[in-house]
Amino acid sequence: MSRASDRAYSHIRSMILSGELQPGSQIREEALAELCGVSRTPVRDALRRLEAELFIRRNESQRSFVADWSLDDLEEAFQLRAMLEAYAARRAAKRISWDQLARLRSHNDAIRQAISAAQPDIPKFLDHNRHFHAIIMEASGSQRLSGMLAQVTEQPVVLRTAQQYDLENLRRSHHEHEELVMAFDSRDGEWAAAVMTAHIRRAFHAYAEAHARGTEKGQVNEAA
Amino acid sequence: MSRASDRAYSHIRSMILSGELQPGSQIREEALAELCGVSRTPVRDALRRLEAELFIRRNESQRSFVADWSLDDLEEAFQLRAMLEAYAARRAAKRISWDQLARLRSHNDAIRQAISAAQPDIPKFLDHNRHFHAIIMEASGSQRLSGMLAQVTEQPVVLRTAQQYDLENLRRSHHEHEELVMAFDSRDGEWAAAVMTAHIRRAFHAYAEAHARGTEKGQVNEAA
DNA sequence: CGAACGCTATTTGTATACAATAAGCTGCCT
DNA sequence: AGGCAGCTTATTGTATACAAATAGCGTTCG
Repeated sequence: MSRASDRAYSHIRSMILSGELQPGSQIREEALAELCGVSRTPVRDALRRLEAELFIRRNESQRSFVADWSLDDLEEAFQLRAMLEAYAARRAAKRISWDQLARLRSHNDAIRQAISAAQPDIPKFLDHNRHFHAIIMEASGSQRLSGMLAQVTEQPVVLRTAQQYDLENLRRSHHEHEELVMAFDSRDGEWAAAVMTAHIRRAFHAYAEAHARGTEKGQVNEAA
Repeated sequence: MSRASDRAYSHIRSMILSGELQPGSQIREEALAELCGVSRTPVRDALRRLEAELFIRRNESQRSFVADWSLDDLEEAFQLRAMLEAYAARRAAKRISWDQLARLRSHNDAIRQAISAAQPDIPKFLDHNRHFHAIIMEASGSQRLSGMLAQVTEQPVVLRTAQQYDLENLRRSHHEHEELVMAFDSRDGEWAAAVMTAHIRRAFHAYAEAHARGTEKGQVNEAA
């Protein structure tokens, strides 16, 4: 992570996520190199990665632009994610170890604590949520799946307006996680897959609704 | 395609597929640069792409190796492919245009001709088969899906022993394509998805069987 | 007035030199 | 003999200079 190309990658990525680089705008390698304090070489490297992850698209003459996704695009990403993650859950149910199951329980317990407080601790929730899903990926035992999921999972963050979490949805997440653990515990792949599908699709609708609330007042898509 | 990095990409890729670069072996940027007649810069570019496509993996200290997939790995690739391509078929059924439908019919007709001759024309079959599936991807209207599918579709080629095609399986492919066209024609996404799943899974078993026949005589995985 | 041509400036692609890092070896010490 | 230290070499990472491509613009010609 200390390599210049890694620093460039993180820097550019965070500039995209924060809106500092606006969706649709052209990005030039040299400008980024200056911003990141490195030469063009590692910047090009970082751009290639970000392009593979669909944060950046290039036109026919190789010029780079920040991707801008419509809500429809993001629904499609969620749908793919639901499918892939359900598949991962189905595989995981057959392969998960007692240790992994214990870790799932522990992270979901931390989630419960994070949302039980008077003021829910969102960063803590997100962190343990990420670990929870990572363990399922790990238990599914497929690198390929992990790679693909990474592509569709982080994408929705690009519409920043939806970073609003209501307690109701956080609680539902926690309960769905509990049901996932039960499904894994009984080694029921179909059950796990079904709960996971519902989990992701509910998350999409929560996201879309929050996004609609965010946009109706016109406070949308402007640089941070 | 005339850029040096593209030439390097194609060259390295074909060396991997032909077995000239053996699975598991380390590959050095400079050596490849000489082989391709370009400098290291475009080679590194090509390696990054091939790494994203899982033809190459890198160890913790950034050294590159030709990936070697087990039959289990490839079954998993086929399974992912079945899932993604079924999803594409389901979407395509709702969106496909009359023109695209006509092109599907025409390609499948060419496939029929290719396998009706006394000696089946395998390259012709493969070419029209590729177009047939490409049209379905196009009709599904999802770039993301296309990208992911590309990753899992070309992977099985790495085990070269299975490049044997028996007439029986070619005929089945043709008939399954016919049924797909019918499902699209009646805009029945579930039908299309089911036929596609069966289509890909049958292809996997044909592949695995051919591979078993290829390996039982010990003629396996040696450079071409 | 519009279209097409060619120039210029901008941007990306490639080569090469050098820096940093990791691997492998040699020889010493225990 | 075994293992560790330090050196040596192999390999990848980064910077920079230059080459190629292309987009934008102004001019000219129909």
